Amino acid sequence: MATRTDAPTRREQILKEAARLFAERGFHGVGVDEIGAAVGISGPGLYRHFAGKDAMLAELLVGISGQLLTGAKRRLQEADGVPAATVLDSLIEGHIDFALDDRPLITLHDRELDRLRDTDRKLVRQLQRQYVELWVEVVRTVYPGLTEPTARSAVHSVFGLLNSTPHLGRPGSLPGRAGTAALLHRMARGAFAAAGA
Amino acid sequence: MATRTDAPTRREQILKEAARLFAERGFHGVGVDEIGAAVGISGPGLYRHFAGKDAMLAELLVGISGQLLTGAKRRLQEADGVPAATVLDSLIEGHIDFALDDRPLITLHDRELDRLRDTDRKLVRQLQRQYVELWVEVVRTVYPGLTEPTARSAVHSVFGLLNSTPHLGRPGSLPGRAGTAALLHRMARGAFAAAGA
DNA sequence: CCATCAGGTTAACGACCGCTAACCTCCCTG
DNA sequence: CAGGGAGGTTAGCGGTCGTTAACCTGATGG
Repeated sequence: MATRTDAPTRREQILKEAARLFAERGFHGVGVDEIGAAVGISGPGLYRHFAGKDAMLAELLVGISGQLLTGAKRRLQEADGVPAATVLDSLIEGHIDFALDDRPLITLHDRELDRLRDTDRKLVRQLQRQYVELWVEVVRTVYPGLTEPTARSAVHSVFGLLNSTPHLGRPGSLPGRAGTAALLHRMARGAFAAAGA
Repeated sequence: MATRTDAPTRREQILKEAARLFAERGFHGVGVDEIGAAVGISGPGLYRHFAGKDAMLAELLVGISGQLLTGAKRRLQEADGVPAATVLDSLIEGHIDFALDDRPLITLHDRELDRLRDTDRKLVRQLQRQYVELWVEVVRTVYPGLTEPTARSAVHSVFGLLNSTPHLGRPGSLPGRAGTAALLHRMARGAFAAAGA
């Protein structure tokens, strides 16, 4: 967990604000002038940092998918010899952290994929598919009774459960971050267990 | 279950195609010409049936929320004296039926709410809130250990799980409709049980 | 000390989009 | 057999949006 201490670059500011706005009002519902205004510059100034509005969305979505996949691979690698159920817990924990800390990105991730150019969309889909398959393998190790299509459906459903964080009331709702994370974790485990029965 | 046998009206055709297109490409990503073309008329002909593009979305979202709430109320009413766990099963079953049979509507339901005019949005939110509160009451009866905020979070999360149907591969993926419904039902029950522990 | 360049600015263009206007054509009914 | 309304059509207006062009400015390094 190499925490950043230096100030965010302008590019990063733009991406962050664009993610928030895209998540709030949809890709087509946000104008470049608004994105510019959100970082204190106005409209066409953005073109000094990005080739266009599409490029911002592409960078966001590729970044998310890559980050999720990289984190999951790292977790699998670190867990060598530990029980598969523990590995699954680690995957769940990682996904929850992401869903709680980057809600706009989680929202974009499954909502604006179709606004991408063909080449970018294929890349994102490939990263997403790898991420899913990695989960499916672990789940099937823990619950050998599951067929592969059933396991895949179960994984997608649990993603739906974990990605519900944007609907869970604004941060500072009652259970607090730790409580929410624990609740989601329990429910995900319970859902998988029920699927495997 | 009063099954319709008569042909759909033009209004209904338009709503159905609009729902599909909105779900696929987002409200702002679809033009009125496309919606018209999808039902064989072109562009401004739609204005013989709807006041505008906004009105189509409003009617769709109000219809969805109302239908979900009405169905849930009916299920609660029919179940008098039966155990709360059975009532919860009935709610889950109803939601799954809707999620499996009207995927585009489920997608719209939590995605395009913010594109509505203030008055319509408030109405839809009120219907949604009633629906959630109804679930929360039943869930807390089955699992009395849950605080109200925790139960509400659990309900939202299970909605996320059930509403994942659009990601579950196109209809005709392997487990078939009945198998998918059964899987989702088991997982929802397992998730609630884990939340209540 | 001047050249360069990163990073802004405003003006404006072209495309698109929602919607209205004006008109046409059946079909039904008195 | 008028005639009127339901349900289409095409043309076009007004506004918005993404993008480009042209220009400006302050820091930086040889």
